[in-house]
Formats: sequence, structure tokens, C-alpha cells
Amino acid sequence: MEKHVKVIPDDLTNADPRAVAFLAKAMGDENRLRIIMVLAKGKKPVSRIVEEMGISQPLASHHLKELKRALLVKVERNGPFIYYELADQRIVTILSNLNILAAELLANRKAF
Amino acid sequence: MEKHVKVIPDDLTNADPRAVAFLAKAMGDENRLRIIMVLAKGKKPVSRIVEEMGISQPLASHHLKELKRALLVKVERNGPFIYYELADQRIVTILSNLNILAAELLANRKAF
DNA sequence: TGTATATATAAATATATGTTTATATGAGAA
DNA sequence: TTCTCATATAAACATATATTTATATATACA
Repeated sequence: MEKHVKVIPDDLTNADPRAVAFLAKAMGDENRLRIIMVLAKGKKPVSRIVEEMGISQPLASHHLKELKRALLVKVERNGPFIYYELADQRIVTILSNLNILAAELLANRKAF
Repeated sequence: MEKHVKVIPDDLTNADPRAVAFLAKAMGDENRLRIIMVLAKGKKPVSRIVEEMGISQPLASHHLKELKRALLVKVERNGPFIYYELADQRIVTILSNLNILAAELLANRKAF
């Protein structure tokens, strides 16, 4: 698909390093990233996240709390279940771009 | 400015969580992020990074080593100076988008 | 060769973070 | 109320990470 888009020049000069680092750090853990990948497919209760990832429930809860603290997920209760979902679709966009970048950086050099 | 772009749907299903988390973690420190912001303006020797940031030289060296380990910077020696530059312009694009997201997430809720 | 400068490395320390195990909370059903 | 299920919290622990201080390396120049 093709689209016309307004190209905004990338600019970091006025970025807030604290805020950006905080978000990046929240995404900088393999388990949290996998949670995000799971939630990218839709809203889910903790039990399903646990089941899809194969990690312990307290560990999932811990990381979900971190993601919530970073405002990356929204939480909603429904009966005994607590549903988590991504707070914004751009999270997926950004991580998708980061994944492409990672793949290319790795392709050019051999090891991390 | 306007541009025609091919819109690639965001997809994390095949992302490599280890690689992405590794990159995100490398960007998930305030000092490293500030180094990236400095290098976004161009290639620089360590001394100038130190001077612009107001941190100690060993601390700068330490974080530059981490950024290098994450393949985010390229290194080049010229006489007694060692120049660092960003390995890829997309680093700036991604962080710029992350900054926009951070600002909006913060605008909607009150505190991190 | 000796000295100064630029940068890296090492050692030491403090703090933060991820994980496990055990327990508490809270909602619904019997 | 009591039981069960879903989830959160707490405690304990191990590991990783950021920072400081001190020192080493390497290049240029006198």
C-alpha cells in the first residue's frame, strides 16, 4: 500500500533524555519485550500471558507492573480476570523498527 | 515536505526479543541517551562529548563502550583523538518517535 | 628519549534489577 | 460463610549496572 505522508525531520535536540531512557529501559528486558509481543496481538488476561510465555505468574505480574509504571500498558478488571493491553499502537511501530535495525546491525557485524 | 512511502504493516510476531531488548537496554540509560543526542549532531571525539555533557571522562568511555557493544556507534581513530559517530541514522528516527510517544503518554497521565 | 595529552581499563563500591518461593488479596460460586 | 480461582505483593537472593577514583596505554611533540 502507498500513502502520502508529511515527513517530519528527525530531531533529538529537544528530546527529554530522562523520559526516553525510562521508556527504553522498560522495553529493555527480554521478558517484558515478549509480553509486549503477546499484547501486540490483543488484550489478554494475565493467565493467558503466563500460558503463552511459559513463565511463572509472579514473574509476569512483576513485569506487567513495570510496563504499567512506564505507561506502556493499560489495565482493566473484568470479574476475577485482569486484562492488559498496549497503551498505544505506536509501541508496536517503534519496536518493529527497532527489530529491523537490530537485524541489519547484526547482519553487518557478526556478534553483539 | 511530502513523500510517497510504502506502508509496511507493523509486525512483531517474528521479532527477535533478545536482539530488540538488547538494543533497547543500551538506549535505556539517561547518560547513554544524552551521548546519542550529542552524536546525532555529528561525529565527535570523546573530549567533546565529555565537555558537552559535563560528565567524567571514564564515565563517558564506559558508556561509549556499551554503545559500541550494542553496535550503535562506530569508532575511528585520528591521531590521538578517537571519534565516535552513530552507526545508523535510524537510531535518531526511532528515538525521535520514542520521544514523541513519551511526551504523549506523560501528557495523558500525570506521573511516571 | 622524555613529557604532555587523549582515551581506555581496572578496582572498588553502591544501587538497581530480575527471579524464585511463599503468602496475601479479592472476586465469584457453592 | 467457605472454597476456589486469578492476580498481586512481599521477602529473599543473586546478578547486573552505574559511578568514582586510580592507573595504564598510546600518540604526538619537544
